[in-house]
Amino acid sequence: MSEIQRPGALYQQVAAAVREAILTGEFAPDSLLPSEAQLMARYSVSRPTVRNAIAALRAEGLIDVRHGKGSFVRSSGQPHLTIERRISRTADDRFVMPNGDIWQEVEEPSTYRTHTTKDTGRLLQLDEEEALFGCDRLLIDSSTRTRAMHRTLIPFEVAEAVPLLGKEPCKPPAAIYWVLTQTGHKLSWTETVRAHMPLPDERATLRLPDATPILQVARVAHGADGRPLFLEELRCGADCAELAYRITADKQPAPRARA
Amino acid sequence: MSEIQRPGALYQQVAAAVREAILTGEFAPDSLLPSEAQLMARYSVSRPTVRNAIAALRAEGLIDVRHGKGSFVRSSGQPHLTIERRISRTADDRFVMPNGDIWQEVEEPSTYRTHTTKDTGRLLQLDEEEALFGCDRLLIDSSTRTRAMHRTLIPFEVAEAVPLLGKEPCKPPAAIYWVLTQTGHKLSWTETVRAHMPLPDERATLRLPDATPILQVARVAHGADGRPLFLEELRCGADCAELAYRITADKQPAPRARA
DNA sequence: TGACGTCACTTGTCCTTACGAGTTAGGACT
DNA sequence: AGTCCTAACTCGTAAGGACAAGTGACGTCA
Repeated sequence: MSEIQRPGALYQQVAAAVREAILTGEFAPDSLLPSEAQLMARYSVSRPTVRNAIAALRAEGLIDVRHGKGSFVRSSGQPHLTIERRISRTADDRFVMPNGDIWQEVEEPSTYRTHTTKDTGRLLQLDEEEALFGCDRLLIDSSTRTRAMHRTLIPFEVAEAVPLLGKEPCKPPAAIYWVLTQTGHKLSWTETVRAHMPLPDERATLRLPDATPILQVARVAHGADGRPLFLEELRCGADCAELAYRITADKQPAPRARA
Repeated sequence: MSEIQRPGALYQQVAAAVREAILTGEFAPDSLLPSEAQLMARYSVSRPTVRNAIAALRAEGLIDVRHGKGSFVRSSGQPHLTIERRISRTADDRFVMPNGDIWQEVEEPSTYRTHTTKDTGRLLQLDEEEALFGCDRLLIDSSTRTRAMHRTLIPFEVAEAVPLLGKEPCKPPAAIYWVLTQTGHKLSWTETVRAHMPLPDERATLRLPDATPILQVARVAHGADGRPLFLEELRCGADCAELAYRITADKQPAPRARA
């Protein structure tokens, strides 16, 4: 570590120096970084500059800062929880996922009525402002304490067409799958995976650290005719969970020539 | 908008006010937010406080700030690009993904030798420090200009066992699949999806805006005996890409009672 | 008319100062 | 010895000032 001066801003130089020290292992994971005062002295800069550099490293998810204690190198271990998404097999999953099934509800599910947004409308192939039943659950994985938000959205139209559903459409997803298959639907589904930064309320309920994206998977169940029947959405912190898809080959077509 | 005072810090109050204005649509997407000076006057706070509030909104991905111009509400549209991951069918994908196949290389692939890390070792079921061939490509989707980083990792052991591979193991993935199936392997694979914040170099090569996570999918191809043969990894910005898995039901087992 | 330069606006960087608030260890008092 | 309190560290918040650097519009000059 020395007074490198290549890149642009001062705080970026400080950030770059500390970042490199972290990535090369000079500062081990979980270890305590120099305090702001020490960094000020080390690089002969003011406190705002140091704090600016530290803010950059926080935004990159490299460090965690604890009030009154100091900055710590984040132990960027792999996610503790692998959520297995079952393919080519339907709903004997107990709750949300097949995953040996560790999810537990930590609160009463909250049910409500809402409308399609641009987002959910696209997935459900509906126009905007179509009426939906909604049901939100807060889940927790009992072994890793990982939290997840689960949401079910059912169009009014579908709920009305399926008597067992209409009265109480906010059953657990497995029950919805069951009702639908019992009423003669042959289901297939599509899963769409996305990631985004959490809003403050999502950060709070999922207990996410700084600079932690949300991994979001939306499962849309389709009937035999291809029409979407309902939407099931799971959101959890990308720091502690990953999704796994197991895919079996059936046929082996010849590839096109070059590639 | 008024001088609300509920939550904790001043800058958080300002951030909360602006955030709410954005989420309720008071500030439309792509519209220009009040300047720092205007916010200072509006809430009677100093410039550092305003900048702190703005920094919070940037970290949430709600706004984009352009030097000399101002802050703009980010148009949080859905991703432009849906990357379809094919299931239960093997490698006639032209390049990386089946997706109609728009990826083009924008640079020469760079090949190198490396070793397993804790991460890749876990996926390839190898110890740490096992020798690997590596090949990195920078891809671009010709219609949406979406960029993606692609990496192939092949254990020395595998490359040596497959003559066609040994000489030049850094072929395009489709070619690797082809070679492996030609030499009698019956492949299946596992895809693991994760998200994380980019490091500065990743941000630069993918041209990512602020507060944009990277969506990362690792595909591990297994032989008939279940042993991992090689690893293919794709990383792209979560702002403009999503992953889609299409899943067809085959049997409909009865669910367990309650759920 | 066209090109250029200036100016007023924006955000970016950097400094100084001050105090509040969480944490921890050690010393003083009981 | 045990308890409590203080002091010294940590980071968090807030204010002030100053100048640099992008941007765009307007006005001047050729």
